Amino acid sequence: MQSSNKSPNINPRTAAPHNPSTSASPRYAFIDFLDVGGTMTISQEIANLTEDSGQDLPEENVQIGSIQGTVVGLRYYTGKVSRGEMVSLVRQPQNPYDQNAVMVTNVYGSQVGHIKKELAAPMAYVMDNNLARVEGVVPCGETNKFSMPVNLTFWGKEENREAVHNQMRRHGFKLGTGFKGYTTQTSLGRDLLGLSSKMSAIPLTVEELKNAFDRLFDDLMEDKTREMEPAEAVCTSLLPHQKQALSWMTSRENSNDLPPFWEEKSGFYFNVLTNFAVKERPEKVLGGILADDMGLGKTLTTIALIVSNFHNGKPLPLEQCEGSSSSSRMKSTSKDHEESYEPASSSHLKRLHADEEGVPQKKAKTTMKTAKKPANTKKGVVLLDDVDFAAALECSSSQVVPAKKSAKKGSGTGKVPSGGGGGSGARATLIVCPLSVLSNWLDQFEQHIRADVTLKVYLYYGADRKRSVKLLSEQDVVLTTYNVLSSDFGNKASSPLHKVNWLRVVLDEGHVIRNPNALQSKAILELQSERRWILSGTPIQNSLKDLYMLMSFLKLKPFDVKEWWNRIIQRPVTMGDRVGLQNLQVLVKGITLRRTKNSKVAGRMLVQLPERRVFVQHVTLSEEEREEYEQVRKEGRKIVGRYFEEGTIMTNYADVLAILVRLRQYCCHPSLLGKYTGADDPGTPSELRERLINKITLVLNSGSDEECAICLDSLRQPVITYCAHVYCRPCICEVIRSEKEQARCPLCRAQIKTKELVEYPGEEMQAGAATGENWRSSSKVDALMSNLLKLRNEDPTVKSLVVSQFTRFMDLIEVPLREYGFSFTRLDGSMAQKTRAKAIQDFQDSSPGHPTIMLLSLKAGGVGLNLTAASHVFMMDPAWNPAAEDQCFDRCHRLGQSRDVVITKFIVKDSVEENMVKIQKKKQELVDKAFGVKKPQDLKQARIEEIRALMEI
DNA sequence: ACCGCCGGGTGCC
DNA sequence: ACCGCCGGGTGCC
Repeated sequence: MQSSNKSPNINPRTAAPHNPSTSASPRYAFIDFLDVGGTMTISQEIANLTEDSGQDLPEENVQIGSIQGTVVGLRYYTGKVSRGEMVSLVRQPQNPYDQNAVMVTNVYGSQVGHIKKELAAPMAYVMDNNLARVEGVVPCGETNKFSMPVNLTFWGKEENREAVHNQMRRHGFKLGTGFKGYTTQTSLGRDLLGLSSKMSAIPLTVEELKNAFDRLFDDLMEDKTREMEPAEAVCTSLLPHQKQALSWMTSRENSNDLPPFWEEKSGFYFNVLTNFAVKERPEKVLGGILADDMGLGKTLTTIALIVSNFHNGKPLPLEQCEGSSSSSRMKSTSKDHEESYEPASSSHLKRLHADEEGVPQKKAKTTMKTAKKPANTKKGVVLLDDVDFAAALECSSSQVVPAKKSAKKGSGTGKVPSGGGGGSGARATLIVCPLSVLSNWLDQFEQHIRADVTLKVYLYYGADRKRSVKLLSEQDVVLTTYNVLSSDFGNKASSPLHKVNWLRVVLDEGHVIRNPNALQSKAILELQSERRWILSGTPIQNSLKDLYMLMSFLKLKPFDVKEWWNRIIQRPVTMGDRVGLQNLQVLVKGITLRRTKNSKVAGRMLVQLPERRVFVQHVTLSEEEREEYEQVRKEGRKIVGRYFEEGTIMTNYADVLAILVRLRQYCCHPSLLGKYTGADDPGTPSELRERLINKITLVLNSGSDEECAICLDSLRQPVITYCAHVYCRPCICEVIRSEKEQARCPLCRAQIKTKELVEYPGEEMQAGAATGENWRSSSKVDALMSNLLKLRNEDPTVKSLVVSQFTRFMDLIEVPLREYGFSFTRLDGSMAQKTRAKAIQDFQDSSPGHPTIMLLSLKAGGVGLNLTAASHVFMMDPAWNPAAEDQCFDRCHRLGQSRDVVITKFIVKDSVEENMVKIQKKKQELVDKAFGVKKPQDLKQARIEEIRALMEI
């Protein structure tokens, strides 16, 4: 991966400046360990108890002590462990015989026994009060039917060391300093009997770790250079690197290899990391991570995979319209005579709102570019490739099934037998993607699948989506969004997507499931599928933690359970353990393919992108503007200066942001200035409420990409506290719930209550800027217009993106665009999927009469957004985060771009914008040099320094 | 469990 | 013998 903007959250202890004024830890243990009700299965209990209980913070990774204990009751349980194997200790407060019970399970979650009750008593206290986590390794496996020793190691915060030791001592147990060999993981299973000292001998330095981490996803293409031609149904010719990806993906899907870290040894299957041995072959992991850089054609490759590898490298059996190589048509699912329902302009892709009877509905084409060729209405249907189809059917290529008969199977594709691929008759591929790329997928299917082939693609989206499991199972492809999936999953009324046995599930932009607590992540994990793929340009965004969910999705045992991931990979790596890192590298390498734009195939560049040049155009404010700007700046400085003096900059953070936003807005256009509400007395409750709504709106629209200080993730369901700090609603509610009446704001320690949280009312609250008669221009708008006019003069076919963080600025720009007769379109976050897709399509169409300018809001659309029709970008206002700008440029500077890309950034001279550029540079240097700091208080501290620089205080 | 523990049977050497 | 000793029954939490 590119070593830029990644800031892995590794060992901040060594890097983080500590700020005493904000040292209150905003991290809370959310799981009430005693509150496990009713009858739970073992796996549920494990899941609950290992769920994000904060154990992955380095501070909590101190070894507190070790002791040998006894596992008893072996004869009552089926779970087996062997010599050197890791076990999990799980509290069982509901146990009717002993509420202190601690059960012992093996890596696969099967119960092995219990900890002897005398030891369980103090352990239960330690575990329940979260004083330490306890991990076990069985030193010699079972030697008799009744009990065996277990080496227990306590891990936790340094500050809890005393408490843990005391508690154990009170019960007559003295914690020692460790065991030979089993305190950390064994080195690839070869270090079973001590001798482990050399592993921990020289921990990796932060620098080494960072480098290793950055390179984790680099060069994952050795031995992955075999090429494979796609099935005939794909009409686009694949680039060499795409054929390689297709070959690799196909082999991953058809692989009979053991998953990473499993070995076969004298009739047993043996996991070299956990020392787990089983008789049964561990389940295959069919799939992996395609982590190519954006623009290398992950979508096309995936489409090729879908039609090319049904089973064992045989293509998906598809129907072909006779003698209609170029015309498009749609075939009904079961009844040929109903083809007369077809609208003449429909495409060959059967999709959208096909109902249970297979009658396509008239409005089937909502988001699609309609195929302009006349529909072919011939009835005859033959198979694209009878031989391959027969092979898929019978697993014996000698027998050719008559075409007519096979065509009948259209409605009963579920019956297609496994064909030796180990399949269960599953046919359909489910693609889950962010809304922003939904239409891109549809376009790409349209574009890359031969027009005379019937690929059944169903868009499972919209209020009238069909929930028939049968219908969904019979598709070739079902396309849906993370939102639809999780809302189906959340509404208890049985999600049809979770009832289908998928052949393949593909997660586009798969890194979005990185938060394991999010509903959408849970929904994803519940999907049934034979093969699983993650497509992602940025498989790791912030830290190793992100990878855990990916392993969990791929069902890569035992890493799909948090405790094992933490013990075997995450903790060793974050602590600088070389073996841990090596294991991580092996793991990633085995399941990932990643190429970047700079990767080389046989010494040649993978893709040759046109040049990309960035110009900064300095804008001078007019005298009048300058005067007004200085006015606003002076006021702002006065206020912010006062906060600094009073030391209240933290509590007034939202106000400061508001002032900055005002300045930035002013640089763009005087009319953008919103009403400013100061930090005076709260006044009446409704006044306070209004003020808070104002503040949260400003914070969220400030473009500063605020994060929730609790989950460190982007804000979801943002709410603002009375002390004016913004969090995710679920996060802050959890804090309040766990702290009860004493709940305090994690950032400023003010008292908080659930009913005092104020919601973000949404975008549409702001007053519209003056776009009517009293419209006036600004220096920046003038600069833009003169650029656009000049461009149009030189080459009227050139298309441009005009990017801003302020949608109201975009409103203002619309006025002169119209005045000068520019044809333009617009894309911002508030647009519905339909209009959004239309805007993109309109803009990408280069035939005359289509827009040449797109007004684009900086963060609209995801990474997948493809705007290659544009070759010029006008960045109207600088962003806090240079990576956000880069990502925006990449929307047109990507595969498919044929012209050199010119980027113009407008920066107002002697203004907050110039200071922002300086900060951008500094940030970039920081990111390049070492770890970015991710602790919330440090983030805030950094922001305060930024404010100082921005306001020149 | 080739243990520990319990409780009934038993009782000089 | 209100003991000791023996040997069978028994056994996670």
